[in-house]
Amino acid sequence: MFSKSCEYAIKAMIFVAQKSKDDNRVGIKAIAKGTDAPEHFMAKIMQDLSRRKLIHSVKGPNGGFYMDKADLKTSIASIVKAIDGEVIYTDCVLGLKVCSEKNPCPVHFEFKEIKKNLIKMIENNTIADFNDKLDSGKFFLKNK
Amino acid sequence: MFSKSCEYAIKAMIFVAQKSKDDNRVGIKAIAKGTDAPEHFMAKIMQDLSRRKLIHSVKGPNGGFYMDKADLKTSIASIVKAIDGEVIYTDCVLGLKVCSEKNPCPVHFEFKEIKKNLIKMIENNTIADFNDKLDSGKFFLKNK
DNA sequence: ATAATAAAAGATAAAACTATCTTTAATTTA
DNA sequence: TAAATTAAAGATAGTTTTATCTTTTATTAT
Ligand code: FES
Ligand code: FES
Repeated sequence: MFSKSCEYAIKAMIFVAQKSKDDNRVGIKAIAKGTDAPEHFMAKIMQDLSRRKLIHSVKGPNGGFYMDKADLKTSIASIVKAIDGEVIYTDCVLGLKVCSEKNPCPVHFEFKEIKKNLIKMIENNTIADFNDKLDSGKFFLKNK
Repeated sequence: MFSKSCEYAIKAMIFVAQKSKDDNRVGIKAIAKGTDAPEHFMAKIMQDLSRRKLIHSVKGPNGGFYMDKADLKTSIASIVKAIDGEVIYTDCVLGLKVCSEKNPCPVHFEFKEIKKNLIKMIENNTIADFNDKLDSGKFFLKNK
């Protein structure tokens, strides 16, 4: 569904949001551990998210990644777009050069509805929403 | 959504079904051309489908790939399973080791519905269904 | 200033996926 | 039987994705 990088990115955003209450910052090691991701790979992804302003960071002692109030309003869709691009929005399920109603592949209309629901879901759910959920202790970012 | 191999496989199955009416056979070149896929790569995929009995083949002059009545009842889901495996059925969207209701990731229940509809769709649609559609001339397997 | 910390950046490597080319084996026709 | 045809199989190569390691830069505290 999503690339590995994108999976990690979503988990990292949720994790950092969770941990960065009252101006706390989280280091890359803690993020990697808390999301069961390889540290150096996750570091790359965090750089990406940081460059794209989905998350903030400070270097040096007591530095790390954090999110402000505005960042918490980020939708899953924004993360997916930042990491995987617009494929879900634009690409044909069967790989036709362009996906269109005028030149549809055989499965176009069957997938139209499914894609619509998928997009609606990732656009309507923000990091803050998942944050609240995690607080309940009923949801997990890893399960080794 | 699906791997490139899987996209080609689905297109190939629809293409061969279309062309293999009244005991005709289709060569790998025609399949590659008709689905806008690289010939040698498609040959590998056809070997796979053939080994898994989703399609049949005969070598030699007038040989090629074909489908019988039973083959036409193959669902999209069967093709996806043959090429990409059970990922859509079993894997966690965020990459947790196991996807379960007891240890769900934050997006588990949001995606549950979407995955259910996706699976229902690919299980309920057979090659024969798409075959009929293509006959209408309103659907395409390539659009260069 | 200096030392310690932590992210950013760069370089490299391993694995998976996609693609191509060549050889072999089976089948048909003549 | 010989030649032609076509899928099957094997070997190789390119690309992208995933992952790791090293160096640099910014920041803080002493
Ligand atoms: S043309 Fe294939 S999904 Fe739209
Ligand atoms: S646990 Fe993540 S989708 Fe089920």
